[in-house]
Amino acid sequence: MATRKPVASRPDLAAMLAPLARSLMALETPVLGRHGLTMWGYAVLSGLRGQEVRTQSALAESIGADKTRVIAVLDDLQDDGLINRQPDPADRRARLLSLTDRGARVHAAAQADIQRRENALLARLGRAERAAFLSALETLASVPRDEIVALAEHGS
Amino acid sequence: MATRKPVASRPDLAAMLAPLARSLMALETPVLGRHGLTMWGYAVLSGLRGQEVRTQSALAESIGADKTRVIAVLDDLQDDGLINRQPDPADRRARLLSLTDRGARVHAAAQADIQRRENALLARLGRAERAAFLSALETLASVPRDEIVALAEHGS
DNA sequence: TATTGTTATACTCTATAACTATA
DNA sequence: TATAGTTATAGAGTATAACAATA
Repeated sequence: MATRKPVASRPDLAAMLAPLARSLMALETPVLGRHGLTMWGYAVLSGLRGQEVRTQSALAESIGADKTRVIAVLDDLQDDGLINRQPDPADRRARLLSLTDRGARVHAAAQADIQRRENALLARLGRAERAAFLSALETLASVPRDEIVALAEHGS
Repeated sequence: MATRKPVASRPDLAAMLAPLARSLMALETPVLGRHGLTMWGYAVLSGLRGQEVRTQSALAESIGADKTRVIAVLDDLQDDGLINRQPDPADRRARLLSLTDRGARVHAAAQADIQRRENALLARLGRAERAAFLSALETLASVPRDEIVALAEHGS
């Protein structure tokens, strides 16, 4: 009881991450709009890049969306000719999802545009600091949501 | 045209930050609940820590909230005896806001609880990497939202 | 009976506009 | 007339539940 712990040696992680993420989304929404994409549309294209996905539910989960919410997004992307979406012959309940050539091109152009602007922000960091930040962020972003949420348990 | 740029040398910043921030909020909501706080209630206490704030609008802006949304939050915090909220004698339109002793104690306890769990997540990083990550994040989080959003302009 | 996709509904969060009281 | 705070309303985003088709 004699000593008092220093309060707030650092700001809360969430208090820094959440506004930063919100600002980045506000930045990216109009940029994606110029490529004819919404935020979720772009997320779907990213989730489909390089790999065919067998069900819409799996895609939804992989991008952190609700399965009911991707439906309208997939409708739009299909109307725009950016994705293929066909019933799986082996299980006609499922829909095989993949990028069209045009979808791959649109995604690549949008991503280049996005990352160019993100790089302008990252330029505020020193070269080594930037590399360390990105490496650490990739590590943390790869931690499954469930494991993070589980840290809320009392005893942890 | 002979060479092709490598695609996606790194994941998008926003694509990593947004889910991570969402997971952290999912972690922290029940933790704060045990201290009798909501997320916005905690944000308000954090915004008031160490300093009196002269108007509710200023407080709202400083924590990235709408001025209409903090009202109910302030009502609850006042009912719970965590904040003082009195008309400014010099300008009775304004409300002087500050933490009560109890509010300061509740905030400190909640923050210690939050950061202990955040530290469990950060333990996935090496010691030097963790320090670099936090330092870089503080730098990026201090960039005003307007400057980030302005990166959307065509020519940037 | 279980699963995929879909639709419809309800709920939460957030933003907008209109009102009061002070200045 | 302008500003701080408040209230009420509308809108967007999200989650929940029920349904049809297929297995």
